[in-house]
Amino acid sequence: MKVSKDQVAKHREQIVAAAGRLFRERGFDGVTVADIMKQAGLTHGAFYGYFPSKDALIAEAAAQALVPTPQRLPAARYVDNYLTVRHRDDRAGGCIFAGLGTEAARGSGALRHAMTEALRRQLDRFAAESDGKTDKARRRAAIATWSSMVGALLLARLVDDDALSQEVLEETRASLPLA
Amino acid sequence: MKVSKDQVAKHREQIVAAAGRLFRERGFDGVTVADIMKQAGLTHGAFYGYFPSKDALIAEAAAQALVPTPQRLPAARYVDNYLTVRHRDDRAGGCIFAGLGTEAARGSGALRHAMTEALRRQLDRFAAESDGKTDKARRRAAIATWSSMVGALLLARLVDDDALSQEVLEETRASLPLA
DNA sequence: TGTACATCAGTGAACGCGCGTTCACTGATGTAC
DNA sequence: TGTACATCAGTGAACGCGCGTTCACTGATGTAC
Repeated sequence: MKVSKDQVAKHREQIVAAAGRLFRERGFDGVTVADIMKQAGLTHGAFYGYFPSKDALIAEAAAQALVPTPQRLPAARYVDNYLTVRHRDDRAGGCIFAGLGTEAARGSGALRHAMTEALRRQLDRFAAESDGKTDKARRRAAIATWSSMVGALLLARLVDDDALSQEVLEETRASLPLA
Repeated sequence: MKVSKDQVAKHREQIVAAAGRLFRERGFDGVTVADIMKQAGLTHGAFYGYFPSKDALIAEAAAQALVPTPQRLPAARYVDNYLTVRHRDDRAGGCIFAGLGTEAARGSGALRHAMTEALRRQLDRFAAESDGKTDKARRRAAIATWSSMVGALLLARLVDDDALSQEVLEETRASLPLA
C-alpha cells in the first residue's frame, strides 16, 4: 500500500542505515538485499523503488557511514577511541576503511570515490592537529598516523588470539605522536 | 582418466597457486571453484578430489601465500619494496593482509589462524631487525611498522586518485624508522 | 618382461539453492473539484 | 470541508542465473602374476 512522503523518507534512511551496519558486519557479499530490507522493516520487493541496484546502495551506504560526526573530537581523543577493544568488537558501527577496505578496493567507482573523499577529509583533519613544523611534516604525520590506525584495527580484528590482538592495538597507540 | 602420482602432486600445487593469485586479485567471493580449476588447467569436477570445500582451499591457499620467501631480504629492503606502486598494482602477487584482510577477518577459523601465525612471524622478524634499545621497544616498533605498511597499502589501493595513492605510499615509507 | 585387470583422477552433465531483480496486484495517500 | 479518483509505495510470487557440490562414466595408471 501507498505510504506518506514522511514515511518514504524515513524508510530510505532506515534502508541506508541498515545497509551500513550489515555491510560492515558481514561484508558486501555476505548481506542480501532481502536481509537489508528486513532489517529496515520492509520486504525485499520495495527495494527497487529506492535504489537501482545493490551496488548503488553500497555506494550510498558507505558514503553515509563516512560523513564526519557532528561533534568533532580532538584528534588525540579520536585516536584513543579508535584503537580500542570496543571499536574492534563493534564491527557494525566501526570504521569502514578497516572493516571493508579490501573489498572496497575492488568496488565500484562511486564507492571508491566516496572513500577517497573521506580519506582526504580525515588526512586534512589530522594534519591540522598535528604538531609538525612544516605543512609537509604535518601532512606526513597525518598519513602515517591514519595508515597505522587502519592497519592496526584490521590486524586486531583478523587475529584469532586476543592477547596478540590487544597488543597490536596498544603498541600501535603507544607509538603514535598524536595519542 | 587416471593420471600419474607426479601429475596429481603437480595439479594440487597448480590449484593452490591459481587460487592464491585469483583470490588476491578478485576476493574470495569474486572467484568460483570453476575459475580456479580452469586456471589450473582442469575442469571443475576434479576439485572435490583435492579439497572438501572451497573454504578448505581458501585456508590452504592463504597459508601457502603466507610462507616466508626463502631469501630473506633485510627488513629495510622489504619495507622499500612493499610500499611501492609496483606492489600496489600487483594485487595477484601481493601481500595477503592488505589484499584480503577485511574479508579474512570474517573468514574460517583455519584461515584466521594461518594469518595469525604469519603475523607472528612477521612481527618477530621486524623486531629482530629493529634498533630499539629494549625488547619491548623493538616489538613496539615492529608492530607500528607493520600496521603502517598494511594500512598504507590498503589505502593506496582503495583510492581513486593516483597522486594521493602515491603520496600515501611515499609519506608512509618516509615516516618509518626501518626504511 | 609382458599381460590382464583393479584402481582412481578427470570429465561434464546435473542438482539444489540462493541471489539480484522484475512484476502484477493491493490499498493507503493525497489531489481535484 | 467532503467526496471521487488517480497515484504510487509496498507486497510477495516468480524469473533467470550462477554458484558450490555431486555423480555416473571414461580411460590411463600401475600392480599382480
